[in-house]
Amino acid sequence: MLKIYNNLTNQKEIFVPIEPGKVRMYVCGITVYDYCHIGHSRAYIVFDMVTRYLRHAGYDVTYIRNITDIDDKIIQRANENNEDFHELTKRFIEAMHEDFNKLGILMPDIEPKATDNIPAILKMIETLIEKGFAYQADNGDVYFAVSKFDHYGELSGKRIEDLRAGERVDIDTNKRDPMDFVLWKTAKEGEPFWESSYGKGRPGWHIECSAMSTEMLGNHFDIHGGGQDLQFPHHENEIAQSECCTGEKFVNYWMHNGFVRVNEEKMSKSLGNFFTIRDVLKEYRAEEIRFFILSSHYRSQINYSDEQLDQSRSGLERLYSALLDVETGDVPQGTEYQQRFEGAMNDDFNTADAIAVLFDLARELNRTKAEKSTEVVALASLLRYLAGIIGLLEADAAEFLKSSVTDDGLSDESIDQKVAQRHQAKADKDWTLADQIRDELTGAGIILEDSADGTRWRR
RNA sequence: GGCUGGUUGGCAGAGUGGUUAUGCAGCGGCCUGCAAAGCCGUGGACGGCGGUUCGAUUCCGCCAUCAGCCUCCA
Repeated sequence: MLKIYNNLTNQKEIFVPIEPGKVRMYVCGITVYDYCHIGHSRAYIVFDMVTRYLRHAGYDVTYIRNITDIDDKIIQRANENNEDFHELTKRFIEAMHEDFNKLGILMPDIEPKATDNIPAILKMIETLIEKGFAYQADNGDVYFAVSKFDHYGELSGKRIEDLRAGERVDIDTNKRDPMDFVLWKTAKEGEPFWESSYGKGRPGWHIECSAMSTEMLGNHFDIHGGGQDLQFPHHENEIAQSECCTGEKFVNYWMHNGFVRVNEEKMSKSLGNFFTIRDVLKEYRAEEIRFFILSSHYRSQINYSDEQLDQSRSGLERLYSALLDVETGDVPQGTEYQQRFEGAMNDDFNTADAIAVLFDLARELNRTKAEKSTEVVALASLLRYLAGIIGLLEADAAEFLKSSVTDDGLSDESIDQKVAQRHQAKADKDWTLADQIRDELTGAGIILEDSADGTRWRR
């Protein structure tokens, strides 16, 4: 029985889909004006893991992850580059797909872009105005009137009075209430725009997600996810817009992943303390990043550091080493390992605990390998199968262990050659030469392992 | 100031009202020409103060402390 921590109630709840056997899920995607960083990677690895597990659990999942391809930052960046904003977003969408693909993040079922959904957005704004939840201000912008929605603040646990009393609310004379937020923004000179009955302009950020999710998943769907920083105001605003527009409940389960920190501080664009995925991929294998992200529970905060990635590397090498030289075949059913693994995953997607099961399994596999038991194939198959549920251990073991991200200047062939030389030296009992070759390779980051079947190397 | 969520062994990180997490690192042993990998064994922990309880790291309260949100943000 799957339990999910629901931010609407701040407790774990048994997951019951609206339609039996089906899950409709929407996750807020990237605003594409720059390369994705490790913080972004966490959000999308997490929801990729959620999608994979839901499918494993037998649900027919429709997963939508949008792309915000029009907003102030995009316009600003495009101006700086002196390029059309479409060109800019196209480049970064391609880069994002490239990065995500390496990290084992599967494509969502639908990946809608805001600019492709302007009619749906305008339709929603129109309904909100008709129903009296939104108004056009003197400057042409259309705002949502927060005070008209009784449930405002329910998701984030905030009260409107507290928010109004807050020091950081901008005073904007065009708004009737400082809490109101923009649905349609009038275009300034030279800015991209779409025609509408409110004049030339572009959609606000919040309305995009409301419009695209309800358009594609229906007024009421199962899961809505995103980073913790989106809980307020973005998701709060989505609820307000959607429920006021449709008159129905919007989402049953709200899930938010925790942040990635750097030196105990949130990794973010504005703080400038971010590491892009492609930069990290110069030092670490993609799966090491995925493993690092999944080794903690998705709601906890994690600290990014080389030491962490190094530990993930060691852990992953242990798991792949266990799989080395073992055939895989039929996956044994109903094992205790699988029960434990699924028990962990059913407990609000506890990947940390689930990965511990993988290590237990690897230990038994190693033990069994030494005994040359017939159990070996079954255990290895099970290990791959369980890990595969969360998108891990999908590479060939030998290939993974021999792969390298940094160039050591040695080709696989030249290493094989040196290993062969050393093999001869060993046969001649020339330990000095054998050790000399090994030291040389060690210095280049190549680790040799002798066994009865010969010598194996890895990077 | 309001609201969230944390505080576990050297590091990372699960979990539990009384019993081994797990990984990395350490120590001892086995294996090995020596290593490495692997196996076996092993030390080491639950922020502070109260309360509930036969018993709390686990439940409750207070305090301290950290991070986050309240402005764009995964």
